[in-house]
Amino acid sequence: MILDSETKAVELPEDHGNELRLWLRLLTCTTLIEGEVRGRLRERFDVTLPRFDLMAQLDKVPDGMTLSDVSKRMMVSNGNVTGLVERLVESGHVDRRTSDTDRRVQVIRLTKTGRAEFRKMAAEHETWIAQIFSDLTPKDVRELMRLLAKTKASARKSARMRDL
Amino acid sequence: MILDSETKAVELPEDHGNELRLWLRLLTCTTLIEGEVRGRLRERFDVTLPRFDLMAQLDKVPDGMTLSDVSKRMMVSNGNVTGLVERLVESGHVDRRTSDTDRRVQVIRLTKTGRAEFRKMAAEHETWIAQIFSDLTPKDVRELMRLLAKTKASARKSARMRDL
DNA sequence: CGCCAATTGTTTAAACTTAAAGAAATAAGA
DNA sequence: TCTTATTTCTTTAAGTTTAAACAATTGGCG
Repeated sequence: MILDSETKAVELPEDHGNELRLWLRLLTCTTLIEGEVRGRLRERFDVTLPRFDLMAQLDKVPDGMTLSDVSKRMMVSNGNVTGLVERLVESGHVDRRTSDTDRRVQVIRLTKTGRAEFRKMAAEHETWIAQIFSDLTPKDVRELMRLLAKTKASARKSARMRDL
Repeated sequence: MILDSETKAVELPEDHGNELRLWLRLLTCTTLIEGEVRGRLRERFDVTLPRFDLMAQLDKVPDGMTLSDVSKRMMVSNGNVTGLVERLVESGHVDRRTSDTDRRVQVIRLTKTGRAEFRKMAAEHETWIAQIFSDLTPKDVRELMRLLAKTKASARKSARMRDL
């Protein structure tokens, strides 16, 4: 504890420049890659990134998910998902029905054509990502995975503490 | 080169699952931190993240920047910056004038109050970031910086190759 | 000079995104 | 049971974002 000349507690401004620079670099990487993927999805398949992301969530489950599940997994607001799903239903990629056991719940699934189209997009998408990271060695990839896991845990803890 | 039974060239589908998982984890980290920062900026200062980011760019230069410079640095579209600047001029945080030497160019700067407000926000912002990364050791931070620099370079190279 | 290309910024339409308020249904507890 | 809280989803208003088309200006080059 540090006390000033009139005996009040004082916070010394610490230097957190390294963490700030790390955050900016992380943001730069993500923005860069996101832009690249967005552009390729549009050029090759005329699809937007949010639509692709939502379909990716649905592709992982055969029996569909609720809108809340999608919202939590994508870390976006509920209202956002409502709009995205509306457009994907409109375009025939997604099927939506009310749950039999809980009439609040909407269950959404990929349609047959939606799933087929997504699989084609996903296959190419994976090669783009591989190319984007192609200068990293397998060891780099493992190390990044480990450090980002630690980062994720630290950020979540920080978010939980703020919620109190 | 791999040939199939009828002597045509065939691409073997390689496994790029690790790179894909790395990308998703990177995206998760960024989304998580971005949401945390966005919420705090709104609660504490009633300011949006894009406005804060733009002011952060301007704070680094005393004599102002052109809209194109801001656009490149923030990695967002020109039209996006036009709108953001319009609102920041409206709220009195940013000053805008046409360049003396090139009438196409708009030079924008922080106003006195804009700079003062930003400095206050930035000081707290830095402590939030430090808290978010607080479970990382200094070595972790250095390693992440290094690996993300490599990632950034790899992604940029990939983007350049696509532009050809 | 005069044309042509490139740069700079704005406008437009559509989509995305959030936060907040609200509606409907379910769950929980007195 | 009845009331209250919670969950789920939608709606709304405002703001952000992009891609594309456009206007204005500058620079290069014959």
